[in-house]
Amino acid sequence: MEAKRATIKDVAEAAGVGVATVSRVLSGGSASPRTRERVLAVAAQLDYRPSALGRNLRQRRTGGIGLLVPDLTDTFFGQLAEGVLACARSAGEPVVLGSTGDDPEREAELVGMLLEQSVDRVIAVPSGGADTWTPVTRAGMTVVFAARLPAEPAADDDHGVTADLMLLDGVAPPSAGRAADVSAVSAVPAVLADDGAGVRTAVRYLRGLGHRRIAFLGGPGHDRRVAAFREAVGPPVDEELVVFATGSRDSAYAAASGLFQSRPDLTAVLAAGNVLGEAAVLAARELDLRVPRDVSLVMYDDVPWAELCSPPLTVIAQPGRDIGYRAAELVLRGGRRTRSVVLPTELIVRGSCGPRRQPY
Amino acid sequence: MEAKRATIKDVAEAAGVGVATVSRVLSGGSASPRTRERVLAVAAQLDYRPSALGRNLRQRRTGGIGLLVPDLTDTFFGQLAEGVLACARSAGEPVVLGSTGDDPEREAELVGMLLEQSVDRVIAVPSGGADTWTPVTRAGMTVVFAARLPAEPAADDDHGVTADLMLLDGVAPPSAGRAADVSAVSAVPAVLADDGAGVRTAVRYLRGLGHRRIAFLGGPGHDRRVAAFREAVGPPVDEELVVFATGSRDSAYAAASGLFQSRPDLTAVLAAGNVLGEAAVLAARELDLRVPRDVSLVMYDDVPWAELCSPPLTVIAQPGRDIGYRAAELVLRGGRRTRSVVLPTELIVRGSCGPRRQPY
DNA sequence: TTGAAAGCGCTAACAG
DNA sequence: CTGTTAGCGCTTTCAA
Repeated sequence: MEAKRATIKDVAEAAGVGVATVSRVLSGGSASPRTRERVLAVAAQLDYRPSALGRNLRQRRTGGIGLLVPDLTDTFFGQLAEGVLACARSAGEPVVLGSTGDDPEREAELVGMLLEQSVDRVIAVPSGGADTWTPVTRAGMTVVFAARLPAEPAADDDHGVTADLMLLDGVAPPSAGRAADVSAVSAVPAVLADDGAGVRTAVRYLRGLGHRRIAFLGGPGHDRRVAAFREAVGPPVDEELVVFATGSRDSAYAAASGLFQSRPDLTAVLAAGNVLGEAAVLAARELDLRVPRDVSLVMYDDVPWAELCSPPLTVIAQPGRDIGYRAAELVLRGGRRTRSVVLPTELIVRGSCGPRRQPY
Repeated sequence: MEAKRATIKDVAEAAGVGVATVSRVLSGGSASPRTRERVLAVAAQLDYRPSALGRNLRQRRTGGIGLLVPDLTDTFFGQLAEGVLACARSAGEPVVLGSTGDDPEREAELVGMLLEQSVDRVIAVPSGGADTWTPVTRAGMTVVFAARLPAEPAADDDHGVTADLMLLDGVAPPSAGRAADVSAVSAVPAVLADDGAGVRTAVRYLRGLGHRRIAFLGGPGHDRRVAAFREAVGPPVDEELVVFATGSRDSAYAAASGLFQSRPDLTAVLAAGNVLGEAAVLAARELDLRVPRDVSLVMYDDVPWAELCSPPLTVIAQPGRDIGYRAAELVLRGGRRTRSVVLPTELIVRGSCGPRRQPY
């Protein structure tokens, strides 16, 4: 039964025409009505499907688009992936998926795999920095960053805010006197949420409730968020209140728990991602801290379960699905003329924040 | 800068050897140390990467493995996908992803796309039934089902239980007097959780707490679970207490809400998936039903947020990641000699179930 | 309007 | 041990 798939040659023979004609007919070229009809009939009858392998090889074109995310277990990236998939499907493009685990090395390895597959358009939630991505774009790949930008090498002064403001205009920050490789990466188009505004709004909201000791709980790729946080609360910034986890749930929990224990005087936490928010809720409960009575909590990402918590979590919503969809549009357009896009965030107030109770 | 990638020919020329030699060296064939060294050096220097397109075309082999899931926004499928990805990566195989939205038509379309890409091995959480999948396997694709089996055409009497019991032995049910196409599909290997045992344990647990009016809240692909449920509670089965949603969150919410309203006498609910569990929690809260005081809740899938709810949700845990990983192993082994695998579930008792309070 | 033929990058015979 | 050659399935000149 193992019927091997019909090739264009089979169709040609069965229809009594040349392979070129079949190719033309199937790609909408010119052909006499009679021939066209016959070819179409035979093709359908044989259940013929042109091989993408053959076609791509011949046209030295890519097959499909690559998608690199840190972790599909994180609902936000699931949403993002759904967006990409939706757009790709309507464009008839296959999507090759890779999960980086926020590990730059693994990311690089996956990029290599995509290259090997002749996938030369990729949407990435980047883990690696310029050193990973500059070579990639230089190798001729069309890349679009989603939800994040590659980490910039630490700078002396804080440029984070500047970059953020410029991005608000829908333009990637120019390579203002930076190293060449950094400029190459910042020329890559990206689809981002307006992290700066989101964080600022959240911090302002918390301050409005009287909070002064606000902690930031971040993870990989949250540097734009932490930069905005620093700007919004400081200076001076209480550096002990800014902690980072590595991306795993364990690490997030450890960071949250450590934070609460080392600084019992904090009254509010901004968790920079839903996995971190999860950890914060868990750690708070474990330490018998009541939300929002003892500690107020704002979480980045409006995942479905945010509403299920008690109290329901106040969140900064970012449009994961849209980010993915737009990124796919950009990468499919492909031209150099694509500019970055910044999508709005929204503070959704639910029940996890309250007025400061503790006196300082 | 748009350097096109080096081909095997480039390497051959630069190394002063024939293309065949390069091919051999790179695929570990025999070659003199001197030649091998030079080829390797040149290849590295040119950053040569063999094109999977060329190779696959030549070997009329597949490129990678396909993965079809209903919805990446559902954490369980995210876990499953991570498992597949992990295995595929260690095997060096790319994964082409498709999201079916639990729509058999879309699923069929995606299968067609995979076929076109010459992806002839696929892992699917199936939405369509035998009519979708029989042609696929007959077309020579190696498919492994994950987490679900294709829906069987409704039978007069209830065979669900039988099938389930046989699967417990690690064997797909034989085509005992069924239509030919059904038998073709049941010959396909699958990696499943032991849904029957999971549901039975949960029902037994609820009954032990005194519950008699237990509802089942299901979605697409939960027919094995509902069959086990029917067996565990009945007969007679109160059919009004068995409701199904279509897969969207809205539909799940509507189903849950409708259930609670139409049957205020129910005292416990078994949600057959995490999206349904989410809906049940939401609907209960909306209707001012307290969990577990007014209604006890058991949810299928141990997603991270289950612990965050108040009270934390009692769940039937199934190993999503393992299911994906094992499925990938099976599909990579590929031989006909692969048998189905059933992984254990575990009832994790947390706080969402209590003794029946209401008198009947 | 159509067909023949030349490859795309690669591997597998088959000679040397 | 190594090079030459013949395609894999397809598109695309180039003639007819």
